[in-house]
Amino acid sequence: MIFETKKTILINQMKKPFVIPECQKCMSRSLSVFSDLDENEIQQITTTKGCNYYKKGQTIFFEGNNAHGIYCIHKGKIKMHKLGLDGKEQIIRFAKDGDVIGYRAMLSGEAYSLSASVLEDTSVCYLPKDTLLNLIQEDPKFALKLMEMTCKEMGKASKAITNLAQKPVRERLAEVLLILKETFGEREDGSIDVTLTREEIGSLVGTATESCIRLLSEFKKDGMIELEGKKIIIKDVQGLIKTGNVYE
Amino acid sequence: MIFETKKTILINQMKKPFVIPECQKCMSRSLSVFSDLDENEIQQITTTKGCNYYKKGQTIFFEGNNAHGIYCIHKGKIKMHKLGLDGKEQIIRFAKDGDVIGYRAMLSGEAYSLSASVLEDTSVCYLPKDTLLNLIQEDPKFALKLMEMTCKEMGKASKAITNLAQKPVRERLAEVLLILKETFGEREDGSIDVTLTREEIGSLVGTATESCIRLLSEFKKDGMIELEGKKIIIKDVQGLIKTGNVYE
DNA sequence: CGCGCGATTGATTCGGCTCAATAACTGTGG
DNA sequence: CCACAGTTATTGAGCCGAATCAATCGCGCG
Repeated sequence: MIFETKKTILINQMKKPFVIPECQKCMSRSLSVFSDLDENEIQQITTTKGCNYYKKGQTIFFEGNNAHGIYCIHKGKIKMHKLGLDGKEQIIRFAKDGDVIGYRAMLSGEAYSLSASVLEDTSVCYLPKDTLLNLIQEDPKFALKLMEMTCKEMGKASKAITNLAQKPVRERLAEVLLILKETFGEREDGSIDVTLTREEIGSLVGTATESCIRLLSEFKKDGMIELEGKKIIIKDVQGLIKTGNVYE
Repeated sequence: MIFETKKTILINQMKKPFVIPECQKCMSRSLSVFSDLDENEIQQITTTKGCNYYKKGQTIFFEGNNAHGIYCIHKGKIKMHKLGLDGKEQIIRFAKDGDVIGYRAMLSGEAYSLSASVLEDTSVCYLPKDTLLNLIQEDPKFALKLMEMTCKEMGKASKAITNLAQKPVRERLAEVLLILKETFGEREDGSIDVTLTREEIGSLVGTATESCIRLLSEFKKDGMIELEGKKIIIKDVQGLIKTGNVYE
């Protein structure tokens, strides 16, 4: 009864109906590392998981805290970021529908190395450590899938390190725009389907906000992109590939 | 008999006695992800593994090739690196006694994202894919340990990205020196127990060779390090921590 | 409608890269 | 064991990409 009350308050706060997603029917799951689980395992998750709804700007977990489970994004967009010196934010990567976050800390036994903040209202399921460990122990296929995911991330990280160390800002920005499009897709009007401040784009690229702004205008002048407020429309993929020196 | 012959040739080429290391007695194993395997599992490895001896400068595997197994360093030092544009080398990390390399590609199903080259003569065991997958499937503890290792690497990668994006070269170099000491330890004379060219140090730091050289002389002038050819002796850890802005 | 943050643009500075010239060192073959 | 060739290290000069600082503008929101 008390729980029921809390739930209602929660819903009122959000001014939105919030229905706890069911794993069985969850479309996001089919995209995720959980896609191959059997009925039984899904049931295990369903009965132990928690759910939450975060509004834009809220943080799901903070760098430095201890992990006791993992999060599966039901619907939404998240930035994974880290504090550099002077408290400057460094964005490392993003997560969206079907992605799992927080597993690195859980599996390494370390504290979170990144914070996870919500870019737009997002619903997230929470899976406690025990359930996850159990799945890994019982289902080697799942374990392998988890490893596959982690190892792919590692590959991207090596690439990012090389780019940061060797590519000039202009090239990195061009590549970041392509990656954003690849990651989030496009809206109907052709704009990249994510809303970021110039500061956030700068952080992603690893450059000052002003430099980022200047280069974006240049790209616009060169006809490679269009800008409408925070909307970015990519007009010339080939041009960006070229200025970004992207070969793969 | 044929095998015996090959082995002899191998030994002659190397002008050194090369005894295939036995996992059972391998000291490196106790440091490695294989430390908790049981007798039976060790036997499985022993009967399926191959071994090899690489001389300084040789490459164990190349970025872009397909992986069919993993490598366990018996004794030696290895740099994991990647080609940036213009063929410029980017060193991502190192591996030494007891470390396992090549698992990322194998577990992700992707090609090697890095090359592995030998910094000093190194003996390496090779474990075929099937054996590894078998271990993972049969021994969840091992799977977890493998994940733990991978996830710790991920944490380091995020840190590296943040440093590259935000710290100036001077700070990064100071930190790299501390990391080298941490990773390889010191020789009797107090020098860091690894031999790198200035170019390699520059690559690690993400800077031009000349900048690296200049800063090293500055550090020397400031009494934080001593230089003797390729030997680097750290005299003032606190000083390096400070100039490197290292807090952990 | 006004406040305040985010975006933009300009001016200036400077860290770090490139290019160039030596010097020191390493390994190799005679 | 020595001389030579090819690296690797060092140092200097000059340039340029990108950061910082400063000022203004625009807009989303209360």
